[in-house]
Amino acid sequence: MSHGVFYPTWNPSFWPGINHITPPASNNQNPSTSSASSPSMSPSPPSNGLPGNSFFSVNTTQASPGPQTQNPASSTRSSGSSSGGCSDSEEENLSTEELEQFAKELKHKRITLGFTQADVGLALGNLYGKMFSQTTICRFEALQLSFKNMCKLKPLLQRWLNEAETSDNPQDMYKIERVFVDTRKRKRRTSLEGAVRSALETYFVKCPKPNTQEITHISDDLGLERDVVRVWFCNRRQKGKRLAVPLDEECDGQYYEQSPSPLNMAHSPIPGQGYPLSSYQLGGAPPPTLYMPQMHRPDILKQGLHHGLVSHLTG
DNA sequence: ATGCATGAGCT
DNA sequence: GCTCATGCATA
Repeated sequence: MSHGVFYPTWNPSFWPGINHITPPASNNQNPSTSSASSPSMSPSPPSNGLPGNSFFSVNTTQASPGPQTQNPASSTRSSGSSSGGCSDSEEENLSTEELEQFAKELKHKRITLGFTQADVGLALGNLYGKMFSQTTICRFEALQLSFKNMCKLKPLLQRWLNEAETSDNPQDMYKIERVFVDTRKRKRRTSLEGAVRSALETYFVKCPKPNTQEITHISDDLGLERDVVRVWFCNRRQKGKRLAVPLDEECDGQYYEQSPSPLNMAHSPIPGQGYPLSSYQLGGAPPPTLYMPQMHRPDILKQGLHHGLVSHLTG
């Protein structure tokens, strides 16, 4: 009750309708997707040598000053047991250093060339049929995606970068043509108050993976929808996994187990699954990398909320 | 730049 | 119901 919350009508938003065009293989990026009412979607670059899909142009840029090498081990570690989830293009065995290096280069050149993150996302759609949002590009640059995901996107962005640098009319690369209005309804984004977030953090520390019953308990305690709590934990876990990895083995799947006893377990070392990890977090000032759960200290959390919310858990 | 949400694929 | 990739909406 209370903030139940589903907007009967919310702002219709755009939708990258063209993201189902599967095969990146060899197909025109401009079949005729519009079909609806896009008079001129991407009339192909009239002026500029963009072949559009010819061949890979090996980067003639400066994309390899990096030290790399000497990191044979960290490569192929998609996720241990998951085996190849990559069915798309070739997913090189990149090292974390390479990714970090490329991310920097991408950002720098992108800005130099005058593109926004959103532009890049759209350009990828026009060039390869797979569009990405500003969010994804942003996360790529910030190394906030899983290792596997980074490896998957890198080739695409690498190509875009090459095109953007060599093209005389880079602007051709992002002819906006998305005009798909999504008719689906999306739940209004819940905005959790600071105190509630802190409380959730505290719960998370004690039990990163609450079961159904525990979720119910928490949601009940905080006065939130069950689903909101469930999703919050999912996101929280995912967030904790971005970057930072155990460093040694691929012990994915054993981070947090179903807590045998209800909310009363000591938290596990915290996950990590995405990255081979390398030189970050060794020094003292982890660059943009390392995406660790910001709140890692219960003591701080408790300061954040003086409610009795967690009292029955802590005590 | 990031928080909350969605959906596909698994288990 | 979870993980994972991804994105809308917003701070």
